[in-house]
Amino acid sequence: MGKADFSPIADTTRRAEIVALLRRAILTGQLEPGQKLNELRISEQMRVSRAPLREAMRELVQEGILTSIPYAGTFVIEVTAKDIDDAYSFNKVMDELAIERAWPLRDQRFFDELDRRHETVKQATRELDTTRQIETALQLHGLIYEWADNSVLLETWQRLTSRLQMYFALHQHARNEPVPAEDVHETYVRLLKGKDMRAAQRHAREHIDLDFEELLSYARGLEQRPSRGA
Amino acid sequence: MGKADFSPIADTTRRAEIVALLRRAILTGQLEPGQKLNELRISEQMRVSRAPLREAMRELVQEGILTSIPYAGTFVIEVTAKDIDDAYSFNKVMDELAIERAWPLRDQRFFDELDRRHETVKQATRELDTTRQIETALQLHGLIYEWADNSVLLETWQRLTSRLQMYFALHQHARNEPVPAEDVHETYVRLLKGKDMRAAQRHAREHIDLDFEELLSYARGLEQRPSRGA
DNA sequence: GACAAGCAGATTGTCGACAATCTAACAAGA
DNA sequence: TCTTGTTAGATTGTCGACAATCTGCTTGTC
Repeated sequence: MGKADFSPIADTTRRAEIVALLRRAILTGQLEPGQKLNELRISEQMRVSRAPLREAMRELVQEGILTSIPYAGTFVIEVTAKDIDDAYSFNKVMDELAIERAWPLRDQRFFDELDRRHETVKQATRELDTTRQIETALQLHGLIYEWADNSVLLETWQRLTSRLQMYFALHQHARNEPVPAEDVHETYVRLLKGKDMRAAQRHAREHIDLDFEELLSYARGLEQRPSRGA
Repeated sequence: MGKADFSPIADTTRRAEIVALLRRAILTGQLEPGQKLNELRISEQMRVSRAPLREAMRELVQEGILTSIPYAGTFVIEVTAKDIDDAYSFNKVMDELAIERAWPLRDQRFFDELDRRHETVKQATRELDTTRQIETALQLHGLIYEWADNSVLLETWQRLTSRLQMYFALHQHARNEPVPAEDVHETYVRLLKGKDMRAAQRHAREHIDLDFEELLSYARGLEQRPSRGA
């Protein structure tokens, strides 16, 4: 028999595409925190009726990047310093767990995929595409979750990822600096290939702390001034 | 000034009520795993149009207790032994984390609330209301998450709770036994009031293991026979 | 001028109908 | 007999219109 190895075909509902569009707009900062999403306006822009748009928005509300108040509207979530703190604090523990679980399951395919994703990050860095740089960096870190062989852990990570990406994008957007040219993930990848699990866990914790401090201080600055909803 | 302490007004959209109804039906086992949800039939039964019903279903899909295949239908998630294993394995680590974070924040209000919830579980046990017994037991365990002062941790727990409740309900439903009369949460509550955090963490881990083994072996049995979708 | 009542205007929530897609049964042909 | 093409029915996805609710302004009264 033939050995064709097909992957599932793409979702072809408007809803799915709307979800992707909205998510992208939020995670890249096109839609700012606190901003209201006007259903009529968006549906006209997308040339879609409100039904699939509203269903898409419901999904993103559950995903945690939108919030909805009945008869008032649906808004991009606000970002407080505490939210960021909570997310990172939680992420640290999860990272340790994921590394622990994935560690004995590492194989050649793992190392290959690790290199591949690392390369993708470097590519995005060279191209100065900050949005994509954030996205690919998170995908690189996501590998240990995919390898940890625990569906709940993976799912939790994926939920968290949305928000982390939003936080980072917000940060990048604000400081508007050129992207760091050096390769900050070099050590991380090397340790994941090595033999010392504790060291890898320690680094994951500290490595994350690095950008975190900066991001957090930025967020604390935001707390002072009022948010501007459109 | 007055000290009135109002709680938020209830959501008054059909959508919210439908979500509650469907969630309840799933978590109590009225809707079985794998079963398909026919939109037209349900909307007629609830005397509601399909629009709010579909929005409600989208929410539950994101909540992780329904799964949707475009143009095919929306189904109650299947429950595999691995799912249960993953959920518990994850839950164990989270419990330790939650206890660690909540520990220094315990105060009189915490202890009072702990007793109150414990009492509620015992009440449900006396009344032989198995569904409510599961629900209240999970609420008892949820207190440490509410006290841990980390929104992401709490949110993750709440998501997980839905599935845990479903798993337990499935189990109870299947063995159809009278509920255990003894108070299995006695030690848990006592340790949370004590001074030895490690002991509390250890117990949480082992205590959960108890029912878990039984649940898991039941689920393994399910794997053999095909699931019946309606 | 301060304040409450009431009236547009805009926006969200819900409905019923139509379009797109899937499923299963049946017929035709190799 | 097995495979393939067709078709009818059921179900999901999408649309445009109506109802319910909120917001801000205006108006009238003190």
